[in-house]
Amino acid sequence: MVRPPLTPEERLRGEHLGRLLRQARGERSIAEIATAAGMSAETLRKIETGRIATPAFFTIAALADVLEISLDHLAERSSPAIPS
Amino acid sequence: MVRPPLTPEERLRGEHLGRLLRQARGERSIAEIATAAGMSAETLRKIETGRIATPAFFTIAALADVLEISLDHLAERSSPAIPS
DNA sequence: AACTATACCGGTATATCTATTGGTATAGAG
DNA sequence: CTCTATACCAATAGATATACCGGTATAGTT
Repeated sequence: MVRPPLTPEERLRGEHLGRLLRQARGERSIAEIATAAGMSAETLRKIETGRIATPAFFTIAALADVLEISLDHLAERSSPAIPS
Repeated sequence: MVRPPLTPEERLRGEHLGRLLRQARGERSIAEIATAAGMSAETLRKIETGRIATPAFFTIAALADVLEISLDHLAERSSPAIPS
């Protein structure tokens, strides 16, 4: 095996992470936050909707910085497969 | 443009992150930590040597958990292009 | 010397990320 | 109604992540 496809649990985890980020964004627009974090609006939208299930560490770090939330907090609350 | 190649700064940032992780591993073997974090030893070795410059968020989160270090701490100390 | 453990490296292969484009839909402003 | 802003989605494409393999090197052991 070379690189196994993402498991359903990993996809759920990604969806959960996305929900937390969207919650933190609040009323601000996707474009505003994406620009501030140095990524395209489409990429942020995909992360928030869970369509990018395992985003890069520095991508999430940049978002957490803009949104003023803790990475440790994000990781703790995303890890369990229990979505909501 | 579709996905620009990693910049030299991004590669330096990856090398720096790798150094921090290796430092945190201390005397423990790559195989031991990789197994505990649920990844292959080859992947951990590449992350530590900076050959994987933008690893996945959950990959680093699993490592930080095993190594008992803070993700926010890691991100803060990796972000500037100034390596050491 | 032979054996073991650890780590490094290059090559290969598949899955995923990230960006762009173009289209669709909705809601509010004029 | 038209225009604008925002968000959603599918398709495309290049670059990277992750895993496995075989080989190499070094140090410590027996």
